[in-house]
Amino acid sequence: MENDNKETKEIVSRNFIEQIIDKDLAEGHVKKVVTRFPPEPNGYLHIGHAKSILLNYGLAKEYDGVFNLRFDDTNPTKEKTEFVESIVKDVDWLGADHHGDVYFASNYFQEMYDAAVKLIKKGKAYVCDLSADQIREYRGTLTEPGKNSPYRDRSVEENLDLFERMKNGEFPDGSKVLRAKIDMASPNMNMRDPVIYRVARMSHHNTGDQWCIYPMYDFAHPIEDAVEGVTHSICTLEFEDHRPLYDWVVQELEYENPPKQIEFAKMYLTNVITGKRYIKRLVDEGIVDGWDDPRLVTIAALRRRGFTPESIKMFMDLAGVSKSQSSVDYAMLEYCIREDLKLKRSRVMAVLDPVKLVIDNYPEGQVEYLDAANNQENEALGSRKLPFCRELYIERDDFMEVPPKKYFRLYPGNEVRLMNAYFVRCTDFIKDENGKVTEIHCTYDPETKSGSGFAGRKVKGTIHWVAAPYAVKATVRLYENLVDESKGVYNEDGSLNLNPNSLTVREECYLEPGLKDAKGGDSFQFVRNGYFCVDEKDSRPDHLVFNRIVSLKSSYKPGK
RNA sequence: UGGGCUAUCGCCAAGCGGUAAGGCACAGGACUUUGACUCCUGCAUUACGUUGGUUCGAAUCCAACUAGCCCAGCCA
Repeated sequence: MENDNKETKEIVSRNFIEQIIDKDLAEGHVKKVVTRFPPEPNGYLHIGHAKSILLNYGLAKEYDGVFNLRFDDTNPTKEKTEFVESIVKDVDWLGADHHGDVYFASNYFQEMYDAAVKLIKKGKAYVCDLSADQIREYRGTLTEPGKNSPYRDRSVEENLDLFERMKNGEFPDGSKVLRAKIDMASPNMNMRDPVIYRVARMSHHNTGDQWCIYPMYDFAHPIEDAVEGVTHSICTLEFEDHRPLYDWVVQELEYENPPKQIEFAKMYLTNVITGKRYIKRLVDEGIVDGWDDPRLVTIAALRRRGFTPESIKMFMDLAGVSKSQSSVDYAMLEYCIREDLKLKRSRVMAVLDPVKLVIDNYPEGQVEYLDAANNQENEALGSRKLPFCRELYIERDDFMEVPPKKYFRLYPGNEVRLMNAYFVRCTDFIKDENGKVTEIHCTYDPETKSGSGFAGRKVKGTIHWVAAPYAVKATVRLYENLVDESKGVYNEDGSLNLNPNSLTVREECYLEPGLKDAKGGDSFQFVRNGYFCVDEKDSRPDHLVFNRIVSLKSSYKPGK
């Protein structure tokens, strides 16, 4: 009974947006939920957008409603077709089904124009000749009220005439604007007669040169939502102050089922750079290798790095939705990708920092093929054959000349298991003049073959290996977060405190022979070293490049 | 010095007047063909920004404070 209550409680727990929607549905003013993701096509999407996409899509799906993808392209100075393409790709990749449709605010320009005319006719909008500077002066400050524009009381007829002539291109850019007539003394700056249309002779990516006047966000957005029948217009916190204006617009325009704006807190992640402005700077200054550099958290970068849409969805579900400004621990994202890949990917052996291991009692020239399960927890992934011979590569840190306490791996005299193969006992090692170990010698025990059921004795350590003559050579890139938050994200001068070790490249790594056929986007668990994904951009047919998606956790602490 | 919003464990986050969910992280332990995974255990013992008040009873209601974020684009 107690368990039942607990489970019920978990299922019933709803975030604040769901609670609002539940109420709207219950009260009957909403019948079918319609949400939307409305990006401006002026750049690449990042993980913050992913939250909005998955939230809006998730809600539509949960309530058996509709999710729209709509470009908020009302300012042609910043928008490009290139960006709409990348955004559609990212939204699709995340699995947010927009039923194949892509909407554009610019397709509603005529309706918006008509809406503006309606406002003018109602005496709720006027053409203003003040310059941008003058408008700013007249607006007042945060603590002082603004004052009315001298053009505020033009007649409806004059406004209608002027606005039409604005549309017809009779006035130069910036010379006139259309303003909503609200309240210049409002404590909310957005209500002080906001500009709703400006003159700008600019070629638009969608409408070309058809228009020389463009609506402002605050006027256009509520119309876009209303036209599409959006019921819940979900945006981020900084638009909270705009809600009264949003409501004013839908009310004055007399829409029958006006959409409702709901705000939630943006997603911030620790130890990475979010924020378009900074990402752009990193790209421009060549600090990162483009907008899809795997150290970035753009959707494209996450995809290239090897994150899955499922892991990002899981992350958003775990992080939750609220109105309190917060920064989610990057470790939570790492948890999600490990959790998602754990049962989906093969566990393979790759030696990232190789040292040669010679099995002195294994016949020279002999090869045998050993069975290895691809993933012991998921039999559906099958198994593979691994060549085994006298000379192998093992991980450099899997051998120590003088082992610390609780070190279970190879050291003189110790016996370990070679994963999927035999027990080997270290007999000798060779160092070069610098004291660096160049070769380790051991003997194997044929009775201990993997899968033979040998139970004669146990070993504490198991290490991974690859057969030297058959190994595939590859490059592996290891990443750390771009920012070390313990030192503060920003320096005193406002510059970013970047982590100089955010990228480590290992040129000579040895992989199991089977991996030579891997293709861009394929990912694997490299035992002990983490999850890796074949880089689509930099891999060549004869040489693969792997990006580390995430490392594995380890409770082994060297030197303790 | 105006307005809006927020404040519950290191990080997210439930809670909506009846006596502090959950996850991540962390720390112990068991298990293990890698020290991963899995599984146990611990992790806000009048404490929910602070201080008062209302109440039999408050994280939840009221008041006053404090701190943080946002707003003065013809950007979105």
